[in-house]
Amino acid sequence: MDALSARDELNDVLKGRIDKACALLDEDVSLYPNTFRKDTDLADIVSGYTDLDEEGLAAVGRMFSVAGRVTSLRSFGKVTFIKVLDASASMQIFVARDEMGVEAYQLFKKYDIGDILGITGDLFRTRTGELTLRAKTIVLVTKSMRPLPEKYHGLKDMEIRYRQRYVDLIVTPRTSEIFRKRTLIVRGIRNYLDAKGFLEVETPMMQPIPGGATARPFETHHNALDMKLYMRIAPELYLKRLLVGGFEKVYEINRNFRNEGISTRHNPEFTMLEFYWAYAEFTDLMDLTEDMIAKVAQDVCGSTVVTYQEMEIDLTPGKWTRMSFHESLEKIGGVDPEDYRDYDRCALLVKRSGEKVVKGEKLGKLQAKLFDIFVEPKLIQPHFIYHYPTDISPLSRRNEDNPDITDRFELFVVGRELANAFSELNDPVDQRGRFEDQVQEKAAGDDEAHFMDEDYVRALEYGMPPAAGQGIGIDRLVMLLTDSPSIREVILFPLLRLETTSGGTSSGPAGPATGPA
RNA sequence: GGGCCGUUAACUCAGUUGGUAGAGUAUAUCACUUUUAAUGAUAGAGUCGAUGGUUCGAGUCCAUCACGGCCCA
Repeated sequence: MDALSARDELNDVLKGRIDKACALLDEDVSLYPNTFRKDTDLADIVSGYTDLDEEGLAAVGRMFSVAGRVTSLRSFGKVTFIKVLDASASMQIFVARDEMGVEAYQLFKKYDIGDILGITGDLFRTRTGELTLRAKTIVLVTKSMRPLPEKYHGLKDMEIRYRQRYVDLIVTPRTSEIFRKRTLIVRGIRNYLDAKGFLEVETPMMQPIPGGATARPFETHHNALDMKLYMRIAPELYLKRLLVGGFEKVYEINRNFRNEGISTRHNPEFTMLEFYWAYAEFTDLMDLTEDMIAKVAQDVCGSTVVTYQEMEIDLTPGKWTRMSFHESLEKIGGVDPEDYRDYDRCALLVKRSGEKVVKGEKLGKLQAKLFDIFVEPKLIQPHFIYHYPTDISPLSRRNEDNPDITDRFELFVVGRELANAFSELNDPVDQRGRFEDQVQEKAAGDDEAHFMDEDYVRALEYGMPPAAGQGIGIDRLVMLLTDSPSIREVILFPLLRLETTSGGTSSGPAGPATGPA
């Protein structure tokens, strides 16, 4: 038992648990048996028998075996009420000495809040009318050695909630609800795309050339091949190679990695949906996106109108605004057209707004900075902003009428980018030229600029059908649909610094049990 | 990277002008056969994030650092 608390000072609660555990062992009670089998989920009882009155319950005539964690315990001497939580629901269990015998009841009194119990019993209603399971037998399934946080206020400490998510999941119903919803959202998207004939694929997470986005990558190394590899910042270029290969509708939902700051909107690893659709153009993607997100919202939240941080967001198809990039600068950002068309005036306005202008930066990039300052925060209701400058869209198809802009859009909701999409550039000569521009920018010091990808150009030379493709940030979508203010609320194990203890060692799932002293 | 805020018992939080550390929950013991933040009584539980400094005396004031939160970059 000593090994249990090697990393902690023994507090009196822990000591008490150890004493109890020893007492149970003395009575030949296993602390961690795997012999109990439940036959019913608590939710099945709650939903199946909630309408029956006392007579109806008495007529059920069967026993139920359930298992779960004790979350509260009220003892009255010879009778005890406990609340038990399983993955499906929580319900009250009535434990009485006269129902199970003196010896069994004495043993039961050694069990604690936090223990996992297996209970077999029948149903009845208490005096206050609550549907309750009356225990006939109780077995200890798993002994808990650590006390759970206080039940009334719950776990408030964000650091513990994220570092010890398992505790958060036990005691914070909202947390488990968010992650159930997250699964439903992702499943809803899969079902939607599958039904439209999209094929889900998996492409490399470790790439020799990190492409498809503007971001700083994580670097790693393959020993056997003695080869530098990057964790992917996007799957884009691989998915488009699949269009060359003949797949016409593909998608991937998986992790991307970006070696950048951490904030309420950024985690170094995050989940992205990307999908590519041959013989479609970017406007088709707007239609699909509206329809898909509205359907998912309807299924998961029960409405296409959702509340986010006390704002009502209307995701009903048809209500999504579509506006060009330049129009949004004027109409929403209040920027004088002369100020964004003329390079010097644009640079001046960017500087006056407190942003830096890097030497050699192109007009499109300056316009994007104006957009970030004046427009993006105001896009609360869903907005598709289209026709982005070519300068900042190295993989997008140019507009037929104006080569300075591309057939690209971004989707904004609650002042945040939720999706990025465009008609794909499939001209290998144009693509090579844009890569070369990026390489120059990289050489000039922009470490977020794209790498040259010769194989991708070679693939385009074989011929990629015209297509439109899109990326949707799943974490941000989940934030929107679960009313979560921080991305850490929707990622089970967000990245945190190594936990430090007073002894100078580190512990926690983010690192080794004991770090360098 | 910058600014602001926080870190006190297992959890949630008080702590006044610098003068020996408090509550509720949880835990332990006792009472209690229908409670649901059960109740009543008693008890134990603290490296006040860490390290320095000022002071007769620091949870409190100052400095540095660590971790977290929010905002900005």
